[in-house]
Amino acid sequence: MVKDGATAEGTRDRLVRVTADLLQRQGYEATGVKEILAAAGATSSSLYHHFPGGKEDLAREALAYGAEQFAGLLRGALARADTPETAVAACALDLAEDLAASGWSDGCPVAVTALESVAGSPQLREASARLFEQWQEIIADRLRALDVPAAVAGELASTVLCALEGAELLSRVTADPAPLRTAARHLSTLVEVSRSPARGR
Amino acid sequence: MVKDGATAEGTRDRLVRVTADLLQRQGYEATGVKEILAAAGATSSSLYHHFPGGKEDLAREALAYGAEQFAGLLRGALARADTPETAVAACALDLAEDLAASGWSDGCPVAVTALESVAGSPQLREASARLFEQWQEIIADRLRALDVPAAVAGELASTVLCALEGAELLSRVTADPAPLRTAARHLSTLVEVSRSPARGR
DNA sequence: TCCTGACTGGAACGATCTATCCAGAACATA
DNA sequence: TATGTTCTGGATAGATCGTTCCAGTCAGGA
Repeated sequence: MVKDGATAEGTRDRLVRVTADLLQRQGYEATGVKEILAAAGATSSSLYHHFPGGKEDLAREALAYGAEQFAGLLRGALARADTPETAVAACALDLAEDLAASGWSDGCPVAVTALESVAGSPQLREASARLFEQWQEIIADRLRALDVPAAVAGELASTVLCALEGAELLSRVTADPAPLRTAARHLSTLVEVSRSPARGR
Repeated sequence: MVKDGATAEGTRDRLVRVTADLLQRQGYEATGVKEILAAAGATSSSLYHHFPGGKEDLAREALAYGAEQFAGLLRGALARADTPETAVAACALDLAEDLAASGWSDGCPVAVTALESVAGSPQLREASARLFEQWQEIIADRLRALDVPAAVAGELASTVLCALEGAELLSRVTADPAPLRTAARHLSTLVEVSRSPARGR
């Protein structure tokens, strides 16, 4: 086995990384095994050696890989701000920036595949569901750390993630950062109102 | 031509209806022409007679058909409530109900195909973008009719639609109505705060 | 009745899909 | 170097993909 993973990227890692990229842009159904192999510079025998379950098996790992990148983006945005209002806005604004920079192609690395999986693959669907929950927990944790009452942080994180996913979808399809930018402001407002117990939820 | 469209459904209409259904559940890439033909009880010659552009042509019309159904759902929910806060909540709750009733399969009729189209079909992508804008306009119109300041109604409708789409995605993938239900409450709060100019946005 | 256009049945096309096969290369350990 | 494991090259299978083609059915107008 290759131990120095920092320098030499093995075939297996290359397959995962390339697949994550393709799944993010095109989704599971539109991404062919042949396309993956060409992009990774690998052959089918390598793929089925490292991933006996085939395309679906590889996709599951690629989703997790992409999700970790996305989690890093969220953590970075959340950590940069020192109030819960600016923290959630930073997430949306960072997303808008990355999305625009990639020509509206690199959005949420899971969304397309997750939606397709509902009808196509229980395995990928469950995996996607877990990843969404992880992201929500990341947001909720940061909100709690910034003095948002624990009782509302969880549900607030849910809606923040929903709005991020939805706005990212709209921005991506319309090739317009406005939905994400508008959501950033509205999420700030929502958090501001929700953290003061005086107004209730 | 068949004039009494109420009773006898022509092959063309059947193709559109069945395709809209399949696109809603599985998206564009996972839906095969053969599958459409089997479900509609038609042959390929009929399809390519009515839709010279083939699958993509048919999908475009099917999206518009599904979008009109969805617009009807939105209009119904928005009309039932007599305040902007309850109106947006009704949209989310109706969505949650329909989604759960269908076994988490019948969500937004455009979302899956729209996301896939970003990488696959400029034609379907543009069509999807227009449909999203129509829905946003429906929400904005109703908000304005319920005394939400015109200046904020448009942007508010944007975030409402984003949250609906995102929450519907989350609910669908996790097979849990919670994201939509939570979004309903939060959207109510957001509208309540945003309509009173005192708090600004 | 004949003609014309709209529409359909069904076979067939080439291309592409995912997955499998086996021989051989590359590798680590001894 | 010998040996066993891990990994890869390349050809191939069988199925399915979207699409095309042509002969044929059907309705309405002259």
